[in-house]
Amino acid sequence: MADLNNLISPFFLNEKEIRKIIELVFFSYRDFTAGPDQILEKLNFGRAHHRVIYFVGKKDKITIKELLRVLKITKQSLSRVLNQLVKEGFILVSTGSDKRTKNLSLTTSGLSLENELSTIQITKIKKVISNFNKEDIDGFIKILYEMIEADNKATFQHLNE
Amino acid sequence: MADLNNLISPFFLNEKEIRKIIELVFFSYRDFTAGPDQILEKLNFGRAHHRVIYFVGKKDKITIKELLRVLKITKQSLSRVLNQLVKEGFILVSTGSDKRTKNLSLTTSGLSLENELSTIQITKIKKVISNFNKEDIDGFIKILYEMIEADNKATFQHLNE
DNA sequence: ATAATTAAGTCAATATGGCTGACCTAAATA
DNA sequence: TATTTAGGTCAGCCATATTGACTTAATTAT
Repeated sequence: MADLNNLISPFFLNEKEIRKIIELVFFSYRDFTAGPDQILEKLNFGRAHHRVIYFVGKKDKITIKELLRVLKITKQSLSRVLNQLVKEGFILVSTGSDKRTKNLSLTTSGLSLENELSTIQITKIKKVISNFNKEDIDGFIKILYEMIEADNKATFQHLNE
Repeated sequence: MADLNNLISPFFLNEKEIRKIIELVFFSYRDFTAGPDQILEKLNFGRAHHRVIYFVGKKDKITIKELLRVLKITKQSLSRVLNQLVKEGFILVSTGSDKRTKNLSLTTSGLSLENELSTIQITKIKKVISNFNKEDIDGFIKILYEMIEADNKATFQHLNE
């Protein structure tokens, strides 16, 4: 992944500079989730609902088990959030071909909410990266990816097959 | 900030690719906080305690007001967490020169815990970026910074003056 | 000198998002 | 037929955050 002719020493960034990165991650993540949080609040939903809507939108007919692997929460935690989304008409549950499983899909209003929430984040990213060149964007994406642990890399890849 | 000779069209990344970035941010943030979370759990602390310890370590003698501006939580929320940290001997409170204010500092064990937690994240970042060249790392840092809203950019700058 | 503002603290109630443990049903598979 | 798997449910617990109302003490402005 790295160009061997251009490898930096691990000490190119000293500890003080690394600490700045820790802060940038904290502040940027908080600001990144703040937009959707505001929309969700009006519906009496939280970030957990957003995640479910996002990943059901990402992978139509996703099963409970798959969703649990992505979210890494307990089924009891998912259950509460999911039941609310179903009851309020944002998600539709159907039985899978393996009749033990269930397939989740967004309803029309689910799709609409998903869109509203994602648009905020997509617009933000588009706006930010429009000020950078291909090399910067590549670096951003590649390093983000390498920050992920192996098992979640697999989950990410699987989601994007 | 961007090289005008190398500006990309905002459509260089299509929506599908932008959505991948959303996922990378989610997974990487979760994995980034997972390490410290494990340590904190043993002490019956949570991520909120980590943040307080981090920023008190960052800026010795920080006041409650400053800390509230950084963390963007209510004083009631901070109060609970901070009182625990004081009671358990990780943070020391003294009166400021303006006698209405209080200055927070890490005790010896506070410093030791701060170090243990930060080392996990610093080591991780060092390990990750050691595989990338200067351009990639620059892109990563610059784009992270631009993901932050103006008021928090100011907070970040202030912390690093 | 008094009034207003500021920094900090506190009490109470509420919501969200997570957890563990125990237990159940129905369907698929060994 | 026995076991495993997918999913659900009840109950209780904890952490993190919120709003609102109110207090104290110190500083600053009039």
